[in-house]
Amino acid sequence: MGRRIGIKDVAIAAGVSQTTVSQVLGNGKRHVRPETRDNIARVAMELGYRPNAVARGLAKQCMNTIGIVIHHTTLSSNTNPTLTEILDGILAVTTRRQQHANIITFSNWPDDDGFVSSLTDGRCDGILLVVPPDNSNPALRLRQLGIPVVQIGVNSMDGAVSSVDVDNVKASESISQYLISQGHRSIAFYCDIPFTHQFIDLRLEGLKLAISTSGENVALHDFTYSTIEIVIAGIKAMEPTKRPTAVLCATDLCAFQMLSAMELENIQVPQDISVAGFDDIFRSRLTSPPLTTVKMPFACLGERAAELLLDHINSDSLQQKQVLLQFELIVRESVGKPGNFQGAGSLNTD
Amino acid sequence: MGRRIGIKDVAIAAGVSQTTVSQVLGNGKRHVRPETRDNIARVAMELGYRPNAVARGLAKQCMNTIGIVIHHTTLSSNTNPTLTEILDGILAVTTRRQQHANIITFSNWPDDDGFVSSLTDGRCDGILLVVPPDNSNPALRLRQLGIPVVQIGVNSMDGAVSSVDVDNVKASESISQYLISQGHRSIAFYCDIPFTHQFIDLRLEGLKLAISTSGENVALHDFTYSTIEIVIAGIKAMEPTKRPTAVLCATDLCAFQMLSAMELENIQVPQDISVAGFDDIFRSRLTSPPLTTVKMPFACLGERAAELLLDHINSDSLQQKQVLLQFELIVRESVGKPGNFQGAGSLNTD
DNA sequence: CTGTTAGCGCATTCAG
DNA sequence: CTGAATGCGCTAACAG
Repeated sequence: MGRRIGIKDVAIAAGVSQTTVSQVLGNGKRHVRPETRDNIARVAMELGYRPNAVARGLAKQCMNTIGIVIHHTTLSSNTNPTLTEILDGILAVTTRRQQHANIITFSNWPDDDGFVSSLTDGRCDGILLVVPPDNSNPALRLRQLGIPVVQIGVNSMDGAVSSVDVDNVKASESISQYLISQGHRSIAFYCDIPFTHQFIDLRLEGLKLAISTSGENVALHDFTYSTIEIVIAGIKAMEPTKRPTAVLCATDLCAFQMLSAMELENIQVPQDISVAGFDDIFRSRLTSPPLTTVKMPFACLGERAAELLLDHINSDSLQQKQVLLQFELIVRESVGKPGNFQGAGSLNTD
Repeated sequence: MGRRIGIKDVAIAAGVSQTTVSQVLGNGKRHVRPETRDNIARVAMELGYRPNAVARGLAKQCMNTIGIVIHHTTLSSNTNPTLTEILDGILAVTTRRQQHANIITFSNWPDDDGFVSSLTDGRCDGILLVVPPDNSNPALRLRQLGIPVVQIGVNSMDGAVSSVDVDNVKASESISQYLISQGHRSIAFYCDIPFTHQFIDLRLEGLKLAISTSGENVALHDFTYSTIEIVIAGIKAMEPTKRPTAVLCATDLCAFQMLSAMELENIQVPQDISVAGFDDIFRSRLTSPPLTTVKMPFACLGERAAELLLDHINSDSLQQKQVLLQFELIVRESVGKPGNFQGAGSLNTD
């Protein structure tokens, strides 16, 4: 088969110049006589002309594409449905606004120049960073190179790079206050995520804040970046009267780990110990008992971020924005009032 | 800030020609003196040169990108985790083979030329069709235009377009035989998916095949493309002794619908009626009772399809391939032996 | 209203 | 081992 039909072929066949064809087929703003216009459209159709987006992109310096950077190992739906929901929100917007979405995954977030280069190689007009970890966030470097960037799930404190997030401190304060209001005076914070993420620190901070402003004497046991085994062992090692009566978990997935461990240890939730999480992923209403948690608007995060990014791309204003979306406390059965577990629980039996 | 640094700037600064720079920086196969090479690399680094993938793509007619076409409304993890798993498999491969992934979503699968054009506009070197519906599958048209295509979740009977799938007839035959072996002699097939998908037909076909080869007298009640209400009403309307003792659902998600309906109707599963599904998504082991189903290797489907597509892109051979992957019967508690539900069940009480 | 000319940034013939 | 010239397919500034 011959060469692919280009704008030039159409121009020759229609007896006009390339420019005219370009203007007609590429919704240019030039005034073209209706009959010429129709003729070109007809000829293009007959010849089976299909425009080349790469050539157009090179000429216009714009590909109508955004890049979505996601940590690959956390995409898997079983592992982490939150990212899928965010992705869903993003895609809803790109689909609606006729933009293409380039998914860029990495096993680890490389902080090197090769990574940054690949994000600024012209394919993408802007970059969406989905829950980037603290320690290797290319956001700032990308901004310095002049490419529009929006972070999702990160609260850009210094305001240097646009971000869309939930106020994790407030969210954590909210559920922590609920725990305290239920009578808990010894609370553990648990997190088994091996990466350093801002939201983990913020959620711990919210718990601390709730404690300090409660006026009550509440003990806090910090098990951040621990394995479930360490937490169990740690609790067992405590003096029974000092053991936590509630565990606030950094995410629902962590909470599931905790619920499973409790079941293995024959500890009743919430009679013996209360468990709470963050995110309100679908599974959280299916656990037994159903999980008390904070609902995060993941799809909205994705949508707002995508909208914001497209605005940045179109306006090219350097004004960065920090967007905070609403969370919602979801009260279910995994949190109760502290029972008489302390000092009598099955933790002593082995 | 000035113009973006190009290969030309590097060439001038290094005192060599553009060609040489192109060869050095674009891993060309030309022999270049090591010192020249080093010098160019150093200068490029100093100038902060970042290659332009679009320009390269235009020149090489290859973007190192594959397009992934997915029905958007079915991507959502809660709605349908299967697609996420497939996507996961695809991304594992693209990441490993240094390819970019362009997600192309549509609210509906448009069958028009605009859609096909957008898939062949040069951005993507090949297209992956993720579970395309029967009635508007652009696969053939894309092949005719000469672009590499692989379908996932479709068994390309005529062999015109490469595909990766599970043998749905065999899979269905397998679980159907299990149902029959448990003693079921009246089986319903249920499906609430509003789209016409090949796998639905094939799964129904597998059930029919299992029945006809069983040598037993098994009644089949077909509720394809029905709502759950219609099914329940339909069963209620049957003569009690003829009611199905087992329902084979087209997907696990359909099975969940069925389980919920059964619960509402106070029908015990599996004592009164057995329920089985297809897919073995994560939630299937969490239902009560846990669901008997057929495990589909979604991630593998994605991986194999991506590998196959990349092979097609690289070899450019026109030889299309049909790949079938292994399924696995997963026996859990939602299927039992037929009880004495017929004629005495709570269906009669209202 | 339309055509001519000159790039967009890089890869690849050909010559040396 | 290296350079000059041409083109990928399309858009845009400049002339009519």
